[in-house]
Amino acid sequence: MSKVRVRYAPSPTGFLHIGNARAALFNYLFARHHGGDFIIRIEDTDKARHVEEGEDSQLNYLKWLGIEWDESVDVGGNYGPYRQSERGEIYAPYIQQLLDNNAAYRCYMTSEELEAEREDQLKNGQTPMYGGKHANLTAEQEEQFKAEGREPAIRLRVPKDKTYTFNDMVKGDVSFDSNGFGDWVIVKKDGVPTYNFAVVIDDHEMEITHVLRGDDHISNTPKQMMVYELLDLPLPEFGHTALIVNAEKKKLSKRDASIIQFIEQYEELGYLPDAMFNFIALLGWSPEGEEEIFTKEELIANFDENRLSKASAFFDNQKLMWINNQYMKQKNSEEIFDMALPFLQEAGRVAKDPDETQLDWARKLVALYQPQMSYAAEITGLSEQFFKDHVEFDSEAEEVLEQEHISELMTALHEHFTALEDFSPEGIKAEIKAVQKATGIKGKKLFMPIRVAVTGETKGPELPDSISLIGKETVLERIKRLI
RNA sequence: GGCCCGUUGGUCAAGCGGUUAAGACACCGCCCUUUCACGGCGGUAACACGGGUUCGAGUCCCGUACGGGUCACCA
Repeated sequence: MSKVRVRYAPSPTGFLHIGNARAALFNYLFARHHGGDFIIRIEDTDKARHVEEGEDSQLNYLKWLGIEWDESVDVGGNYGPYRQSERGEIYAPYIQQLLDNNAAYRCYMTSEELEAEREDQLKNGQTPMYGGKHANLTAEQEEQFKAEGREPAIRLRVPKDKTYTFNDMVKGDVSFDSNGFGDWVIVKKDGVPTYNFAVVIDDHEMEITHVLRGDDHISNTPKQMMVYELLDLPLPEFGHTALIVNAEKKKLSKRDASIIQFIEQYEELGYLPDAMFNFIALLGWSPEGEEEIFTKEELIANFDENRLSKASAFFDNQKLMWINNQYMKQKNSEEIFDMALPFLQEAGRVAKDPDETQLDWARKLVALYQPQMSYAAEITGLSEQFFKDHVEFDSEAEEVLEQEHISELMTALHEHFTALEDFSPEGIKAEIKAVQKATGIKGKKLFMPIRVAVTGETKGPELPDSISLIGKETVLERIKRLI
């Protein structure tokens, strides 16, 4: 087998979307697993939908995810240019060949005429399809149209009564009847090749061996096979992965607000790239064992295109959060602190230009929450209890405080804390122990009231650390109110 | 509507003719932690339906239903 070469071919009409990222990731994994090349080709022939920052966003966030490519617009390569809009002259000989072989022809119909035909067919309950009105124009007729100032599009003469079958890498044998396709346009009126034609030429010229893409392209495959056939070009392998769907099982539309769709937004929320990589790889693909947490290297080693899922998958945010938490726990606390600090500052909880004391305080706070944080932005909500001016008790908290021993406990606690010079977690822990000895109160009856009194909450991070962070003065004040 | 694809617990999924139908997330319970979280252990919960084929079917075949994709001079 010749060297594996695969490509990811985004059209820069927006930011890097989860679905795109997954397509890129599978191609990357496939290439690396087989020791092949991964190429990014920008399909930017649609001027109308072109988005200025689209290309950069695609590339930057792919890079952020940890996906590396061997050839593209930024790193070059031997098969350039890698931007489709710059490949104009490459298509000309192929077009000419098709025209010369009568495998393609010029069609002078206007969009109005085409539209009328379509409506007619629809009205008669037929499948809308180009009927071939200009399939056999005489030279005179062509001259006539040209004289009228009409510009021709070039259509492929679709072979009749043929079955196009391919062995899809994920779906198995798939076949299409050629009669279901009308003669389709390969070159638009403006001279720009259409997608289905250009991909074939580009993939061939770039020696792409495997075309791994989303399910939504599956009915394009027979069209592309026609081009390969009519040009007598070797066919690559095709593979169509099922799409990622929303809660309604619909293909993710970029406007869908139900889930976060752009990789950029995950970065902004403080998700880790290696966790995202891990999660996306598991969406529509599963490894052999029972493990779920994998490094990029492990994923490359374990990747197996035969284990790609036929059925579409729902993007489960809870699972993403869990995976990201697994990674956050692994990171050193300084790294997590760097990610979380901006959120605390944004929320006005830490000064924009903090001094060492504040920084130290914030560092301890973040460290306290590191085991339970799903993503960095969560620090704001999680740590709310540290930023309240005064505590309020909900019914659950009230219940804790209604116990008989509260007053006795608080009195003892107040005494001990007042006398405590070193208000560190260790010192506080020792003092709580002393209170236990003195009062005989222990366990849940000891800790819960303290937690509620000091933080107002029935749950939170490590208690002595929390008390230390809140500070002696505030803590004493809150305890005193419950005596 | 035509053509294509899909359907295992709430979600992601393993399974490739014989299994008590894995595992993970979520949920619930217990344990650990003198509290909370982390962690550990356990539990609830699934083969869309109907026909075949077979000694035997989640697994193979045919229908039905449901869901999705696609039918552009967009990519």
